[in-house]
Amino acid sequence: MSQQNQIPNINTWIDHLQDESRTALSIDCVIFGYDLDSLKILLINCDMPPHIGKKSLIGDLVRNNESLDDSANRILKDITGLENLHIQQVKAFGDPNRHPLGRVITVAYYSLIKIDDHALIDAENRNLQWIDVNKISTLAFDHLDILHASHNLLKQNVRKHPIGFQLLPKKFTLQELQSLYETILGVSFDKRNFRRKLNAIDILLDLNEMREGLAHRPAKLYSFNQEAFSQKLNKSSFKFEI
Amino acid sequence: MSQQNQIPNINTWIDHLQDESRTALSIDCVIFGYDLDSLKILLINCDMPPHIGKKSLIGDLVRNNESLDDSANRILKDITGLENLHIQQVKAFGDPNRHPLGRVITVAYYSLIKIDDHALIDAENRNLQWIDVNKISTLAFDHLDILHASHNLLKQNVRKHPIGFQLLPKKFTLQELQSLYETILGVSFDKRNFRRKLNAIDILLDLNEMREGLAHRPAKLYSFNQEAFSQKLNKSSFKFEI
DNA sequence: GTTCTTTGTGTCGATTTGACACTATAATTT
DNA sequence: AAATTATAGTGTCAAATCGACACAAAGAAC
Repeated sequence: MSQQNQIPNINTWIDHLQDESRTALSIDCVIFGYDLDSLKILLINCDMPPHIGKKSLIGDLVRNNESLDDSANRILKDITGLENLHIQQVKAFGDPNRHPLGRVITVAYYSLIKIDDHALIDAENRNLQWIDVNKISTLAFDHLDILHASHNLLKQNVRKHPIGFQLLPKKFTLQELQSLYETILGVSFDKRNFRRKLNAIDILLDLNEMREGLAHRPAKLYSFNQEAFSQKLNKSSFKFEI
Repeated sequence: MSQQNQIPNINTWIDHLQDESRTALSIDCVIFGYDLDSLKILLINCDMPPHIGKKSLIGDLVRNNESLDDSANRILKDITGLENLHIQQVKAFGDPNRHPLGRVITVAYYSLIKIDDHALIDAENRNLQWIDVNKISTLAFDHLDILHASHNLLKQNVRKHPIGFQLLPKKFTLQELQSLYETILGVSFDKRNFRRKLNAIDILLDLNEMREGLAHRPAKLYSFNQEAFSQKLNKSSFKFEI
């Protein structure tokens, strides 16, 4: 019985896949960087009415035959010069009125990078720049919603996975690490308790070097011990959580 | 300068929004229900080659002018008769080869319902039925991936939000509640420690009733105290976490 | 050598966690 | 009616974790 019912259904799909019921699809990327006690993201000038003059996230239309992940990296390369970033999908945004030119669904991604490690190429000449997350109060389209959703997901993930280290130089002090977590999470930690926790997790490598040249006692430098972390991951008792 | 660069960019968009670079977009819903110690989801027969004979999630194409959330609820109503569910977006799936008829992006949603509270209407005569999550090893398309991502998100959310109660009858025993968490999370809890935790959270209403008629000591019945929970939410010290 | 600034460190009490065993209650069986 | 069976309900202890808290050490600047 159902076999016969199914044929019109397929034809309906084939029709729809070729007609106007298709939808424009874009990707928008929130690229987080960290610098001197502030969390920043990459923004460009929006070139689309009625949002001209506002800033927007790094985004463009998805092409046929590229996966969403591939598309995000292609768009990032095209607009910023950044290549092969480790990206994280956030979610899809699909309000019918979110885009002035018509129905455009967008899929949001975020990534974390060390600002100093990546040269930017403003290939489209759109005033590509780093802006402090806390100084952003308006953005084009629904990009402020996208930013908030991405930042919230980042907050969750940064506490459970050792991704914060991606935002610091390879060698960093414990104060710098604490500052990073405080900035991203918007909370403050007790210095001794923070160090106690990091010491317990035991995935930092003491480099026996100092951050020197400052007018006070020099701080010890550490690096993230990826190897130790990977080994600990196998043990079910191990949990990374800040 | 950039003002002039921008005009071709807009025209490119306008072109693309109307040509073949648009993409088919669908929604797929994972509807979780819980019944007698097993977590189940709603599945229907897949009616599309080459996946005919397999089961699939509840899904269809998104229409113009409906938001993603609205679309999910419209599709659920059309295929299952379920209306106005509280739905949660999971993420978008966009592998170019995920669908046999061509490029179709899908956005996954999940929802939780009490099986007994909702009559199903198999409107498309597609053998709509509840299937035990642990007995599902193949599904059409990439629906197994979607199921796993949805189940993982459910695991996270069920521990942090009081949504598990949606899967139990209004009156339930502590053993039933424990069993629910054990089934969804795939872990087991110590009975006394579990009760101690629920007692500390203090959001259950002791109904002074018993689950009677069984050949052993009867268990006390509780219900979720939504009002107490809402009030506690205001206090920053309160945290729901199983 | 005095001052300034930031680093680095330990303890105590409170809270939370995991592990663990026996009695209470009702239905059923004999 | 007594014994059996099955599940409900309960408390303690030791270990681990958590939050709060203050001062000496190190180097640069003056």
